[in-house]
Amino acid sequence: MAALGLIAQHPRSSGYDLLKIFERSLANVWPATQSQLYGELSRLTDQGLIEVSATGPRGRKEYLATETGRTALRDWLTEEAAEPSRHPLMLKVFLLSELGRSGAADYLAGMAAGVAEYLEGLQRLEESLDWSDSLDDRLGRIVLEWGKRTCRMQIEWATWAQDELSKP
Amino acid sequence: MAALGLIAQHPRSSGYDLLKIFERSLANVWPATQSQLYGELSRLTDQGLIEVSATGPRGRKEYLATETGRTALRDWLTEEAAEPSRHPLMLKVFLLSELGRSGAADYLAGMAAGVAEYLEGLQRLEESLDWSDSLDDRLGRIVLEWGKRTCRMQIEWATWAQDELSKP
DNA sequence: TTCCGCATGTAATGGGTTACATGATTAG
DNA sequence: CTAATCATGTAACCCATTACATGCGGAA
Repeated sequence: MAALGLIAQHPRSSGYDLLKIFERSLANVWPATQSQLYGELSRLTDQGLIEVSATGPRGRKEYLATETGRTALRDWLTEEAAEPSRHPLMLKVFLLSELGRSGAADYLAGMAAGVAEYLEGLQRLEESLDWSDSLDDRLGRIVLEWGKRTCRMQIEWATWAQDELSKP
Repeated sequence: MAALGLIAQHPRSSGYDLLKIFERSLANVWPATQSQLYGELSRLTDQGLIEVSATGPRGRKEYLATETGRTALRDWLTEEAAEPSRHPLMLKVFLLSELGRSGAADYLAGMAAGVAEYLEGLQRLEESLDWSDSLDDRLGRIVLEWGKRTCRMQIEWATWAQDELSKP
């Protein structure tokens, strides 16, 4: 669905193009590998959700979403509920007792530092991109803002958590 | 590692016991299925990270973490960086342009409502549990607090995002 | 004695990553 | 001519879910 959605947003992209979009825009939200992507493109084509609209040099294939594909995309967006996702970081926090009180606190401090660094990366990314006010770009900015808010929330929370741990 | 960590926290648990811990305490953070868990327990045993400490009625097997296992757990907690996780919800938001401006705004509104409901569930969960001030329980509360803060952040963000969409 | 909960496992299938493998264009 | 980039694909392996399959023990 991620691939289908990107093709709908960026018609006439090749697998290679899509891969770069994944890396640039979706790396923090939905990482995907080259191998997987090419496999998905074949499958989507077989299912009639996308089609090869043109071929270029070096075996390049450009894709378009079919009407069936767009319908499937809209259905997925509206009908299917988002599955619960896993949170590797919180799993670790949950299991920190093995490190003892001070070890757990250290971990949280390190985490806050890591998140702060990550946040800086997001801010740099935001500045480096120049956004239009197309719907696509607005949504991109909206997702990026979610990332920034998540980071800030996490930093505050980690501070609070260290405090909780140091109590009585 | 989740299974190993839980065994370290709750010695002498069976697969069945662990499964209930996954459902009660980790459902929102690290969902796991019965099939997977039993497989992992065999594998962890083979690797010498856990061991069967006793057997009970109905083929019940109780597990303990070995010293090797605890070391592996501590190493994982401290050394390995947390992998980037996927965010199915944000993927959808990123691809909402297929639904048009109003459709996207509707989606965000629905999402905020869904998250609010989820938050209520967390709050009920928090009240229903009675916490000790052991390190384990503290960490549990800390993770739950993270869940609540995440929900609140997301609700505010969704409101802000709808505003962004309705602009010029 | 019957039902519910405890308790464990396997098989089929699909999703995902890593590594391997290959080759065409183009810019310098 | 040579290196970087464009461009696609396959194979092996692991992780995960769904569904299937089985049976004991205790309480009413």
